[in-house]
Amino acid sequence: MIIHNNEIAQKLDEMGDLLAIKGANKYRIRAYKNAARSIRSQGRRIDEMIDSGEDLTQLDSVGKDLASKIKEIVSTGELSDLKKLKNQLPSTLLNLLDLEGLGPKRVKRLYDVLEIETQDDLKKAADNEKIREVKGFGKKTENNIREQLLDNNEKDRRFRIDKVEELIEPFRAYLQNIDTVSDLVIAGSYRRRKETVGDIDFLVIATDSKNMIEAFTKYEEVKKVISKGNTKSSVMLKTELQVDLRVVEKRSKAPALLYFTGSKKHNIKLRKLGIDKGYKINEYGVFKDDKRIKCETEEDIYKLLNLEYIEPELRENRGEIKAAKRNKLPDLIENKDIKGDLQMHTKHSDGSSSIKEMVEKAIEIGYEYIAITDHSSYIGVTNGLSDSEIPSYLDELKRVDEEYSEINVLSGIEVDVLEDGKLDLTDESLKRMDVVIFSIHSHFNLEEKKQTDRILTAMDNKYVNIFAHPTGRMINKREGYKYDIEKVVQHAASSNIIMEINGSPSRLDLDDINSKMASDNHVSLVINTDAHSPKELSFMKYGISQARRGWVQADEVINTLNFTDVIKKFKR
DNA sequence: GCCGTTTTCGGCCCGACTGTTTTCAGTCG
Repeated sequence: MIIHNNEIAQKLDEMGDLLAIKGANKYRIRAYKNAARSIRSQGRRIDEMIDSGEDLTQLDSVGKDLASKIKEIVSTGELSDLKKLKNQLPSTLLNLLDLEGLGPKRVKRLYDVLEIETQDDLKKAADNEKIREVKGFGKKTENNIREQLLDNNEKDRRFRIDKVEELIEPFRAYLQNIDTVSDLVIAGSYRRRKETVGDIDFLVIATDSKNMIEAFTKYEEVKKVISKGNTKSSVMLKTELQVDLRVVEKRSKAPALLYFTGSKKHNIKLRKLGIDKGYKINEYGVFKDDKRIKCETEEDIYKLLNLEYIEPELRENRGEIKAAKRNKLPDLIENKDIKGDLQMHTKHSDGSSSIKEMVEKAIEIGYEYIAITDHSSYIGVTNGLSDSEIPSYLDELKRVDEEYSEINVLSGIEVDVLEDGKLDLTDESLKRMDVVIFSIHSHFNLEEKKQTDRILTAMDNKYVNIFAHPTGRMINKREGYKYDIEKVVQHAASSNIIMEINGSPSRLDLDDINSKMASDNHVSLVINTDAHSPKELSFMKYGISQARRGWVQADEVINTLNFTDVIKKFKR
């Protein structure tokens, strides 16, 4: 049975939440949550692991019991224990947990005392001032619940990394200007360079935390102060972005940075390691028998735990601690490794600028080469190139390449894959290109097997080189199309197809997990911007971040090669 | 329910803030 990792994880998550409401042992609950998380971060498909007879207990946080439950989900699509729980408790209670301030204990109490099962029930009870009468609740909690239910539409939103950068810069500048601030860092998932962030975590080293907090909450863009203590505060901005502030003294900078960068799971692992060695680690420092151990940098703390330094992008508890113990961490790719950009568009299709304008910007960045890769014509909206237009397109590219001695301009195309896996241009046209990118922009909803075959067919065209934005997902907009990506990755490895990490912040595709999976399968990668204007050539940094999160090293990425070596990669 | 260079039991990270209480449970990160 075809079932995706996310669906398995979802069931385990529900199981954990319902057990929590029921009041089960908290470590049992945590076990379900941990397993769900572990499955979500697998590059491999669990159903295929089962098909090939692999032992699921080799996965992190999955033991004998959960392995058999996962097998049950994969073979039947259901989990009988979850069904049983849902007979005892309405599953709509899970929606109540989404509200801030409502955890399992309170949800259970509302259910027991007021028979509240749904958000509608909750709304009615709040309007009738019934909630304040329940033990453990009061007027404030009731009001908070009512307000949240009123503007529920903005809930659960995560912001794209590029949007957040824009939104947060003025706030950062404002805080930086306060004179008691000696240092300010944005920690959290922002520092880990996740593709989206739920909130911003400011870590500030300041001499006067009270004043600092005061200034923080008085910032003009603040819509609501969520909490305000002596060292910690949270606010909601008018843009609906939540921002947390934590103030610590200078000697706590490294442990605080480590702690607030997360991820939570990574931290928990570190603290456990610490305990094994007799250390207590918290955001204020590292302690042995209540005595502070001097740690000035994050490196110092990792070293104390006998670990290699772990870059923020890797701190997701996906095996980085084990690797650090054995000095087996990857030597992550960096911005400076990139020597060219191999996907961009011009006025010849849906780009905003001329070839020359793109070239000049690329020279300014310092690239050794670029490829211009306008669309083929299948998708009408991109106003792309048909076979008859290819000769003049190539002529212009040639002229521009000769005009600029500072850079090599490769001729390229982003050709559409048709429904049956054939390509939108003739081999005659493709043959004339230095580099051929193929990608999918239509028929997203084919049945999984058909979609897989379609891609494999396209890969077998002997003129194609790069599979662009391979899953087609758009961040916060749509999921990728469904196909057997492992099979495609393996085929790419055996047939010298390069897979793209698309740096456009709306795509970031391959994502971190699939990048790692491709890298583990020894597929060559390329990091491109897919720029549609000169400005968008700056998207490279997002692609690099995503690659770093996927444990990718420079030597796996073809556009770190110099010009003479990179063109060899396009011969098939 | 998971996990183990203290492995088959006995642990399971740690602290801040809020609202409701009157010393703390619940929630959050």
